[in-house]
Amino acid sequence: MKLTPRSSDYSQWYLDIVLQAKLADYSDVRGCMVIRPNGYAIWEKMQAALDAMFKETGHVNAYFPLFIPESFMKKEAEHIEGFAPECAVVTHGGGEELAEKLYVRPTSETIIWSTYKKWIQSYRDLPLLINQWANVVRWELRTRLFLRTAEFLWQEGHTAHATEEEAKEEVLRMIEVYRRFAEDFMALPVIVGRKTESEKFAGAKETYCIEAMMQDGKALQSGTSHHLGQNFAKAFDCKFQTKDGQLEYVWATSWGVSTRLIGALIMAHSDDKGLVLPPKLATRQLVIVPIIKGDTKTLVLEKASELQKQLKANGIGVFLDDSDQQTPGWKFAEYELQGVPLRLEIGAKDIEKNQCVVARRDTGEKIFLPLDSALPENIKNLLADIQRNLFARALAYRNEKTKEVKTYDEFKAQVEQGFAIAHWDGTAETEAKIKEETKATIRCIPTDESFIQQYHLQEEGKCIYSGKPSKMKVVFAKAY
RNA sequence: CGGGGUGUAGCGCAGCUGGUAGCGCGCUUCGUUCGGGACGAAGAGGUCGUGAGUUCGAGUCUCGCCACCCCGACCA
Repeated sequence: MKLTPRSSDYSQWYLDIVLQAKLADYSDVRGCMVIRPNGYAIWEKMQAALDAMFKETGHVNAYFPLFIPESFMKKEAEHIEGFAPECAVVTHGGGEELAEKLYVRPTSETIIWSTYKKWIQSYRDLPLLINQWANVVRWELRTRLFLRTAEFLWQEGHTAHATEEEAKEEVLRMIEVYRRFAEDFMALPVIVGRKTESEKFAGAKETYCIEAMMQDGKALQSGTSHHLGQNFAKAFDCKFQTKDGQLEYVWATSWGVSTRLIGALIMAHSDDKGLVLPPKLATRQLVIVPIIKGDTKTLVLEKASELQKQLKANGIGVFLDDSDQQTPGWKFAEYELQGVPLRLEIGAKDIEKNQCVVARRDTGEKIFLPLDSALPENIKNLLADIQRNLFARALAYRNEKTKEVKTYDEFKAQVEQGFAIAHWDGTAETEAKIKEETKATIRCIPTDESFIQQYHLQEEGKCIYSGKPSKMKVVFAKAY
């Protein structure tokens, strides 16, 4: 019943929260999880916020098939090489062996580009800006609830453009959308940057990402945006006619975030009492716990339900737990475990003094608030403050755990506890060696101006490993 | 795929040198409680993962199989 303390076993602590807060459960299928209502509610909030941001930036939703013919998968060489080992493949249908195997999509570039070929003839058909909310399957060897499961939910944007510049703009626009979402909604500071050659998406020309730090100092790749160049257009022979009559291959991007973000949320903010949810992603932002003593039941419950109406009318996600099956103490612990940002206690004593007790999930602080018309505003301010505080806290933690290192010994020590900022000679060999020796990888080559300034990334220096000249520092860390 | 571990009530576990299964939590009913995981009383719930074998007798011993979890390598 008790959570494993975060400090004694971080992994177990994470799993305990997922299971005990009823976010997800193991299923009877290896590597696949059941997302429970508490977890799915978070996903729905994420979807709503992201979907609105996608629409604002001109995208529309569509849906493509779950199954992809094997021949499609094989059309882009790097792509099939990257994904084939982790694909589930359907060999039979309707009791018959299929003439062509069907891959359960690990990602949809191929099925989408085979379709785009039909839809795109002229520059007038461009850009094509489509997003899909879907499930995908990757037969991972080792799975962890939310962070890596054989089947997961995500969104994948697939866009087609007339010029490389336009595609590039789209890639940057969408990674910026992800950054904003992570910071504004998840209260999660992220580093925006570019992946190295060896870390980029199979089939991409360039991959941009947002990298977040978890409370054990490890990195979690939280979103990616790929510049696919003309790779998929060439693989699927997707050309368009330009204004001056030339035939050219279409430029492509794809970008995605997944239910992994829920894992990021848990690992970034939670504590030994359980989940801590940022108010913007909490369906239940405030829980009212009535305190009933002696014959005050009717009085207190009436007041509680009145408060519920008042707060609800002001757009606050309120939930009244008026069940008499559990004691207040039990309810306090339970809603803290579930991450509800605010708890409002109301008893006969409070009603007498025309006040209530409000407890913050992030700090544990208890505040007395008058029961008047200003209550909804006061609650909203508290919610906004929690949202801000979670971000500030996570950012302070990241700053504390991010250090520039000058020697390889310092480097090795630093990646055991956080992010290491270090010079790199730009070669894949060095990257591979470092990974082999320390398990740390280059999380990204930051592109975020403020981050570059903060750590003076653009100074020249010598590679931490090879000692060869380096033009820029990059971010190294162990990653999930 | 390597290493480790676990399968006994819904969950967490105990069950010794073999003798036909128990504890805590949860669940049901009733009552008393309620400002930090309440208390009492009475109940319900188990082909001991699976298949062989040894034995008069197997949760327990032997061998096989299966499943899942954790740690690594691969990956979002």
